[in-house]
Amino acid sequence: MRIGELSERTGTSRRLLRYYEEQGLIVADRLPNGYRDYDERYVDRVRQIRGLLDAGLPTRIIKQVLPCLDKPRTIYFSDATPEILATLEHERDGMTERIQFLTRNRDAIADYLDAVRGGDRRDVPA
Amino acid sequence: MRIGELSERTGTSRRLLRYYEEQGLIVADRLPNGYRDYDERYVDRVRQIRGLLDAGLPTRIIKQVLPCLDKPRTIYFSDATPEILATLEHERDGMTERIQFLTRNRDAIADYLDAVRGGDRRDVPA
DNA sequence: TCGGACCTTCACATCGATGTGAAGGTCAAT
DNA sequence: ATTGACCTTCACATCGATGTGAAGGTCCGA
Repeated sequence: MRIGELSERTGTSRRLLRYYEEQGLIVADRLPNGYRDYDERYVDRVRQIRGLLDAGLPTRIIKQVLPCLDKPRTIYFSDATPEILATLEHERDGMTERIQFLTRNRDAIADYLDAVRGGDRRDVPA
Repeated sequence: MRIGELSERTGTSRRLLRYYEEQGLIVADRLPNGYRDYDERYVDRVRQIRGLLDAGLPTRIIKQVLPCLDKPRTIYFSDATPEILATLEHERDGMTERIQFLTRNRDAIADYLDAVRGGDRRDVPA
């Protein structure tokens, strides 16, 4: 598939796809005419990138981390250097903190909404 | 307290504190000499701002949202317009999504680490 | 053969969150 | 009175993630 299709299927602008490539997050094959050529797996891969980006990881970290998470569900033990592992642990802990933090803030907002009005909750008992 | 102390106590540069003020997130009193003067409550307030910022909310949303969450634990029903409430609901849901998303990614990383080595977990059964 | 819809690279622009530095005022201690 | 540590405003710089547009190649269908 060419860049336009990947763009549509991932909701990511062509510009950004090229940018991710420039940052080393993805590597595209080239058709004889120079066009980028992506296979099916890139759809998931790009979504994962967007996800990690949205999670607050900068591209340079994603670049390190991605090769480890990329393989669909087969885990290759081989290719993680101690540095990568350390980075991953650090990120894991950082993400855990972020999750807790986000949760606290979300709950604060939710509590406020619940207090100020019935607040759309489907799970209120009575 | 003046800006330097607030800066130290919140781990936020003076520059940023002024920036938040410029964005309307905080309003500082002024001492007779023109220096900004903050009271105790600003420590928490700034931390909350950092938190929401870190949670991915842009300052313009925080500005809307903050007055509602600000009051320590007394909730004033009066001052939330329907728009603000809608914004809050939207943010609450967005944050919930982000939490789930982050959690999935964090778990993916954690699983990988657990698989590749014992991975520092204190809670592994055996 | 032409037009339009793709694609390429390159480069400059924007936007929000920050850093940094200049030029200057205030104040407390020496 | 001077020094040093604060503070002020203003403005330009940076950084990562993006948008946008120019200048041009490719390919397909009327």
